[in-house]
Amino acid sequence: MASLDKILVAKLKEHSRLSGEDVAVIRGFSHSIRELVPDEDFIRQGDDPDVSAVVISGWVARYHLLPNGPRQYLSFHMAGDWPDAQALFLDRMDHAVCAISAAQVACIPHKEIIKAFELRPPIGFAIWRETLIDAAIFREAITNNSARSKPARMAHLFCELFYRARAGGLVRENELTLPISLPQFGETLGMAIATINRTLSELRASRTMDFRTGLLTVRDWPKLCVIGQFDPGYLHLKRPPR
Amino acid sequence: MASLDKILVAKLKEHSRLSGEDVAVIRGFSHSIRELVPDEDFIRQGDDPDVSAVVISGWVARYHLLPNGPRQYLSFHMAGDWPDAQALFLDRMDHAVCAISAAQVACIPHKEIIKAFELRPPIGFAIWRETLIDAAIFREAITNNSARSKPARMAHLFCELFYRARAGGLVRENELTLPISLPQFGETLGMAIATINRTLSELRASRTMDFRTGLLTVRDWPKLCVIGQFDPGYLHLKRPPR
DNA sequence: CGAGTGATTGACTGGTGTCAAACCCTGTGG
DNA sequence: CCACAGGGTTTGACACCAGTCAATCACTCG
Repeated sequence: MASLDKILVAKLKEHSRLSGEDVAVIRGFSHSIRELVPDEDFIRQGDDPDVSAVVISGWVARYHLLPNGPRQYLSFHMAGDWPDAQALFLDRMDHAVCAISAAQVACIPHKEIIKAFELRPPIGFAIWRETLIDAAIFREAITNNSARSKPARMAHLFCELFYRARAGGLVRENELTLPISLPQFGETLGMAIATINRTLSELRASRTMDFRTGLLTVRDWPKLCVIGQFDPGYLHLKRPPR
Repeated sequence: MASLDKILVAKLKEHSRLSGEDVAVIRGFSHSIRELVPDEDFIRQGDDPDVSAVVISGWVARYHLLPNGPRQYLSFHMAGDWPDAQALFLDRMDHAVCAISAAQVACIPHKEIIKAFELRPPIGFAIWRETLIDAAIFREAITNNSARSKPARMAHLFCELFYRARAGGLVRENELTLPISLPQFGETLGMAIATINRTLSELRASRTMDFRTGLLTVRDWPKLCVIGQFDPGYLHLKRPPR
């Protein structure tokens, strides 16, 4: 079973430098593990949590709940991600976080994290940077859903998830377990399910990727990036994967 | 002429508590004022700035430059906003910032700000919170451009800008100077110019607002909020305006 | 074995993008 | 002082993309 400290330190080091002392403080974070079943919310819109969750395994998603009932998915998160870091300094959650597969999250008390910031500012800067990369991903999603063609939109999402997962070591043989359903893609990309499916067939026909039953297979990475207009700069990772 | 310290402290206090010492440090920030003409870029995609800009007067916007030429506007910023705060911890700008009207920005050296964080963590927390509210605004933009009808989309943008401007004291008699052209609205909301114009007529016909030559007039705020499904919670302001 | 969800495909229609033209306004240069 | 250029705004015509609706099939889970 993966442990919090390894996953978290590895993730922060993808973009930030941490000294031995910093790492020691992070490793000392007390936490409890929470097991989640698919579709289980662990933070709801309006909550004011006093613990912060780091994903240990599985996938989680953030979403807005719309007045009429449906959702708008905002981002997807894998092991090492910190999907509710912004709750450290914002009182009420403006969106919800749910598991989209079976997942484990580690819950760390806010107080402990804040204390670490005051003790060792670089830890704060690293986590701040994490939230800033989050924001960059949101910006890219605005552009993706507003300015790109439907196939580019979908390809870009696949590129981003694949790239991030590869950086986190979750990709084997160009395959990535991605438990997202077509209706969920629809509520992510702002497209009707029928269009999602037709666009997906189109992408399959381009022989750049395949996606079936929660498994993403990338067959021609450079070409897929071209279709999706994907440039990973906005992810601000120090060392690109591979 | 408005001065940096007043504007900045007032803005941060909209969402954060600052002690007298914190305020004193912020007032001590050295800075230079830069005058901008409409459409002038002051940060470009790919830059690695070593100063951070706070808007003193006028409006600025952040945008992505798309490969084919057009832009995707991401957010608009008014006096007191800190449109490039994320550059404090991210090396390369993943988007550009430009003036959309004549504007003044105050440039503060990064080093000085970082030093302030180490000296007085609450200052860091306040600015961190500022960047987190930014992120919340981006999330809302994803939902806006992906899940809402065209009229709701446009109404929501008007609501957000009006609400934020009112909190910043920029609204007089329900009027707000908003120097955004229809093509720019198109590149913000992901709609063609023709549709922008038709949707705008529709909103005008609802008698909730008017928009002409850069002047937004709100006539029926509650109804406009209903049309735009606007709930200001995501702006995380301590004291709502009015 | 039925219920529920997801995946897939087809038919239809309305919304929205594209194209085009006209008008207004501003600033510029002759 | 006027003519012109350029950008923004407004409106119309038209075609097609994509959303809605519907039906079928596959699969999982009680």
